[in-house]
Amino acid sequence: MQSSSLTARLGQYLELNESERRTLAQIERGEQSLRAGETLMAESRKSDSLYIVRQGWMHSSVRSGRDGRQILMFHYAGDLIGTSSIAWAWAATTLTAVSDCVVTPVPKVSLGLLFKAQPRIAGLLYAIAAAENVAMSDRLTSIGRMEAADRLSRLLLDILARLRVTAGGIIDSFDLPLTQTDLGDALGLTKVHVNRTLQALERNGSIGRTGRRIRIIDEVSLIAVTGFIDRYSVVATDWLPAAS
Amino acid sequence: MQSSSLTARLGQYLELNESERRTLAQIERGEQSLRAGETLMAESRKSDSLYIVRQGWMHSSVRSGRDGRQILMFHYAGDLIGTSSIAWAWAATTLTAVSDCVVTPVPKVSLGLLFKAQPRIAGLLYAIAAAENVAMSDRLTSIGRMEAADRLSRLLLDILARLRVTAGGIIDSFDLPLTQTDLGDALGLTKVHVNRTLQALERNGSIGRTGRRIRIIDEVSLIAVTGFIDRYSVVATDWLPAAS
DNA sequence: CGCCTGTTTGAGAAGACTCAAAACGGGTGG
DNA sequence: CCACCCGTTTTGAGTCTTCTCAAACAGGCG
Repeated sequence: MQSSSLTARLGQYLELNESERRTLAQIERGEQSLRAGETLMAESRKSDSLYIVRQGWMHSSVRSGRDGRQILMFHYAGDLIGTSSIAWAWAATTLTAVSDCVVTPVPKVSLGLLFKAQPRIAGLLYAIAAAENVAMSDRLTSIGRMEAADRLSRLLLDILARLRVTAGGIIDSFDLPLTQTDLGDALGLTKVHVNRTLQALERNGSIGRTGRRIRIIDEVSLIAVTGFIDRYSVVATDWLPAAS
Repeated sequence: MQSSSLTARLGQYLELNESERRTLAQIERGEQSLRAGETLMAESRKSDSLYIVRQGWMHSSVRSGRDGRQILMFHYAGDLIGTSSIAWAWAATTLTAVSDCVVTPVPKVSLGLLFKAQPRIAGLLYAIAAAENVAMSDRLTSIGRMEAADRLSRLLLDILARLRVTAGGIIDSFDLPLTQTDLGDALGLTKVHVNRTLQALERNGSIGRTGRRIRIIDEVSLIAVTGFIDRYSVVATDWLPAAS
């Protein structure tokens, strides 16, 4: 992680030229460490920075009512996060570290300069934002239209797909640093029901559990049943303007 | 609607200069009419255009399973839609006209050129996309964490807020061109339950119904109860680069 | 006038929730 | 090394919201 992790991420989709790399390197300077559970940005607090995740695993959430919480999205190394605060002077979501993390702050103004200096990257960021948007629609659809077992399977498949991008290989199991309460908050379920649903998935042989380690046993059928689509591995870049 | 409706929309947030207006005018040429119910773009079909809504009311949706459908978002005059197809060569959502509509196609490549020529507008589009994303998180939160009556009230408040932007004044009632099935598909409920919930809201004096016309009677308390926040009226523009 | 779509009503079933308590596990201090 | 503690997972029992299935009703249109 010596070099820019945003560069690495964008480089997956596009061959970056020297000028683009230089601009990105300028932006991604300085870093900040977070322990698991710490919050980086709080809903409705003033905010003039975004962040790039360099290491670790985070999530964004909002609270609902006095007690409730909805987890909106999980973020991994290379993600540009806090974008919910772009459109306003305050943050619309809370950013929390799931595991220990390292992030780089990016002042909104720097983003503005990036848009001016590197239109091709601006377009790519726009495309990635669109892809994340679609990933969130997927979540919306599963919460709105699927029962608990399918919602949960889909989320596990989503996490697996996203970890594979970073892991760089085909893995079929991973450590899940989330509590069942977290899972419930992401899926619109209570922790009790998450627990029973996990057991059901285990009983019917879809997944295996050992401690916090999850193994996806029957990935093919889970994908078929839940209609999961990986939104991260490919992003279209053909429409982007030429690099400057 | 002689002039560009995207220009009008963006102009709400930003004072556009001559060069920006000219670029936008170039993009927004040609138009296409749709009758209520017609689909403009179909999920998983190839797509190389976005669209600007000039008149009417549309929605984007995805199907889930054999029968189900989730409505993700409603779109009104001035919105740039079909952005779910930016990140891939095919569309991720279906666009359907709710009422009779007029739209202008915008080839993705034109968007690329726009990003290059007018970085300030590119930034603004990015900010608007972020705002829409947050609006969708709001929906996600209500479906995941609220009961039927609150979900429905929140959606009605959302529609009201959005129509006010176009109506330009304070209105408290509107014609709802959606069937109860549509409402259910947007809220993750069945049409039967939508019906009973509407009646409940009417009975307790929150809303009034006459035909397809909805009147929001007790807006203040509905906002308080549901925690609704208007995400459309303000968008931060201070971080944008200078216009070119 | 009949037809089709959308709304309304009824009754029973199912999924998910609440409340409450017990079991587990990893970490800390005695 | 053991006892204790706290957060998390698991189990149980009863309740509530929402769904399903089915049929009746209403309204606009050819």
